[in-house]
Amino acid sequence: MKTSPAAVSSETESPPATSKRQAILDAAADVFAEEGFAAASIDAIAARAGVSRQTVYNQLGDKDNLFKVVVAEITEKSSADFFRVLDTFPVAPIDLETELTEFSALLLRKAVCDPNGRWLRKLVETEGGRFPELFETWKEYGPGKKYPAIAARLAQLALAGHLDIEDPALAARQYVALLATDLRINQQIGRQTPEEEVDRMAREATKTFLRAFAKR
Amino acid sequence: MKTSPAAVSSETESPPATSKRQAILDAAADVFAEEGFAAASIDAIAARAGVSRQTVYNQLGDKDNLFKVVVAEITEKSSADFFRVLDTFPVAPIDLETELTEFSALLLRKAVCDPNGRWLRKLVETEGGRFPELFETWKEYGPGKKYPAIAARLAQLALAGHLDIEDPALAARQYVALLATDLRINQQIGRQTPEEEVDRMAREATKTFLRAFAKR
Amino acid sequence: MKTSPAAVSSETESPPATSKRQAILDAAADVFAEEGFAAASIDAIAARAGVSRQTVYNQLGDKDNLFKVVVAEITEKSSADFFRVLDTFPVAPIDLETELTEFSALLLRKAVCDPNGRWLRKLVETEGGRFPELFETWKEYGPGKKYPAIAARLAQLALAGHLDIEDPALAARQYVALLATDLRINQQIGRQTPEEEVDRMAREATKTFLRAFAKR
Amino acid sequence: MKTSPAAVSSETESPPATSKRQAILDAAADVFAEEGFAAASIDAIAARAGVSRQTVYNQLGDKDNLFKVVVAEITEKSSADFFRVLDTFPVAPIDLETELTEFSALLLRKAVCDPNGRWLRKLVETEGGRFPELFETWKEYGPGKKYPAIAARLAQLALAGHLDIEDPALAARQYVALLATDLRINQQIGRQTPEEEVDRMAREATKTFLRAFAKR
DNA sequence: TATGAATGAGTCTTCATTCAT
DNA sequence: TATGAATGAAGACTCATTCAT
Repeated sequence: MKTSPAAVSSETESPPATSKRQAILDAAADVFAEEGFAAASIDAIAARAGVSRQTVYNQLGDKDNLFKVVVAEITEKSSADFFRVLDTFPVAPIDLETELTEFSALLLRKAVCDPNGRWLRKLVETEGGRFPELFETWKEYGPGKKYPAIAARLAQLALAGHLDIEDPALAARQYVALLATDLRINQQIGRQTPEEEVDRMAREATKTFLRAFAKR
Repeated sequence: MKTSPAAVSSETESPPATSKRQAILDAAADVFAEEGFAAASIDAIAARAGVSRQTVYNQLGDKDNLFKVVVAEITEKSSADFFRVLDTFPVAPIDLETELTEFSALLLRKAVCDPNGRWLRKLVETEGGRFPELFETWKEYGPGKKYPAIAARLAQLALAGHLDIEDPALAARQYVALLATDLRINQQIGRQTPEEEVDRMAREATKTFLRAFAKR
Repeated sequence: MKTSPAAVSSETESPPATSKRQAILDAAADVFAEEGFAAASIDAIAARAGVSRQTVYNQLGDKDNLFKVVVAEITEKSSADFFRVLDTFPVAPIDLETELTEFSALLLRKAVCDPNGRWLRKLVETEGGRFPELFETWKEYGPGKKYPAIAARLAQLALAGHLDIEDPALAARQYVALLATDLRINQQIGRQTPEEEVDRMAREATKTFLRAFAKR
Repeated sequence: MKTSPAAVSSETESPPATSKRQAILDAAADVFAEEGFAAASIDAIAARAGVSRQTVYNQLGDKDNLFKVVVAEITEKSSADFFRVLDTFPVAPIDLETELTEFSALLLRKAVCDPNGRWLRKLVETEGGRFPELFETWKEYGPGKKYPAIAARLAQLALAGHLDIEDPALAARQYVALLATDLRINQQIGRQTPEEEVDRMAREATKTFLRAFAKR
């Protein structure tokens, strides 16, 4: 019933095995996100994946392990997305505000808005206590790598004379905070963020950030 | 630290009734916060409150209702805390940066750090789907009242010539975002925020905010 | 809220004790009738009686005993009602059909329609297995005494030449069956029997009975 | 005695599925009949059916639904039984009393004595309040169809000059009442009706009925 | 591999009953 | 005597997990 990504790319070799596994992971990500770990039932996941309960066990073991694999997968995907976006950071800008705004919008769209990433954060917060190792992986791949990477880019801009920054790490954290401001509020009040607002958010955040840190 | 209503009014009459109910609510708040709604067991709540399971049911009905009452109570308390702090906002500052930093620290401590408020936010996010009415109450009393209230104070400062703000509502959102920056990151990586860091956070957030919005 | 029979007769001496006990019994009769034994809760009975749960236990012991007392009381009352009506049986009738119809109507009204008696029958049927002794009492005071009593009256009428009956016991059973016909059907389809229909039922039953057994 | 649908169609394929469901329904009918709705436990039903509790839930959902299905099934079966017997009604009798007695005995045996039907009536009475829709179905298929059907047969006999009946509907009700007389009394006093007595009951009821309604 | 069934544990909820006040 | 609380035992229902087919 579902458009399996595996079915598109490959032809005959082990499509069932792979695609089933992926279907389960996708379904599990959804259900965990919607229900939380405790309230998510294996049956619901199996049903949404269109496979039998037993297949879930065969492919991914018990609930704890399934959860771990799901989180690991999303962590990885989310991290890859982030670094792909980061490559577009305007290290040598002509028009800093315009270019940084564009980058910000891309970052918001691909790395912050991303449902996967959002649910991941929530899940890790909620279930962090139950899965400490997971927590560690996530911390390492999430905040542990992303903030320093941004800080490095900002430092580069400062060195190049575009910004006036004393503490790049702090500036990076504040930059992200400003970016995510309205996204977070929307999430808190249960409101979907419409695609069109993302550009405004990027513009406003960048503007304020540059008012604070642009070299005058 | 807790203002017990019974302690105010009398000595001997009916302290158990009231205090039991309150003990249950406190215990429930803790357990819900730690475990989430689905994983929180009534038995655990009763045990932590030092009462019998039956007393929980007698006093507060079923799990759904218990949850609603807990959230309503925390919402109220948290809102009251916020507005008490808001009264100390430096509307006519002599030294804006110092006074706003002080206010920021107080706000962080009483209204943002506040465990009650934090868990409340998380719970409402996680269980919002299951309790839509709750969601509404929270939105109304939470973001719906707090951001406008801060925006109004910032607008006052702008009018008085201290700030250069075009959109007070946006500024308010960004101010809070900057304030909560490190708090949120700490929460995400499961790190307790030590008391001593709060002042630094307030200072850094205020500094950046003023770099962006102070009248030059 | 309820018109307590005890309150009518006496003034001050031990009205609480007696009336409370009676209130409990009345309430219990209602609740048992409506809910059945298993589904009837002591709390519901106590609440309906307007007394505390403990008082129920003090006055009437545990649930089993309460049930027994209720049934015994209704058995007795119902039996008394029946025999009071039986005294009006037309042993020496002038116009047999008219007089027997009148008696039948009275019997229907006082002894068959009587809610107490009806619920009693149902309860005894339903819970008979759980309370064999009760069953015995009821059998003895109910069918065990009533049918023979009616049979005796019918035999008297036969002896006096009004009826042509070979087996008075059988005739008694059939007489009651004919009387209760529509009442039972109404009960089965959950329809209240309106007061006005009772006379028609008595007339029809008596007519058929006499068509079968009247001396020609 | 039980017509198992599986037994008709095949030998090996999928007998478990169907037979398990049926086993549960049979067991549930028994337990509900013996204990009433409230006191019947799912575990008891599962145990008597020789299946696990979970299988009960898988096959038939919760207790309410299980009850509804059981009642619906018995209603249907009981109705079918009745109309099968009704086909043997002596519409053109040579010896009316003999033939009607035979029919009466058959009706008693198959349709009135039938444990299924009896328990059904009791259950519907007792739990009618909790399941109003059930009540309606039962009324429609039970009294709503059976009495008219009998009335029609009696009217036919009257037309053919065998009976002297003014109100066939009333006569039908009285006929059934006479038939069930002793059965009901036995049930009330908790006495099993021995097979041998059924003929006597049929004979006595028919005799009285004909004494009242036979054309002289 | 998929399916139905089984198992055993666990949670929510209600109840009867008893104690202390 | 009445009240609130406590206890212990069900019982409904769900779930994770495993077996057999």
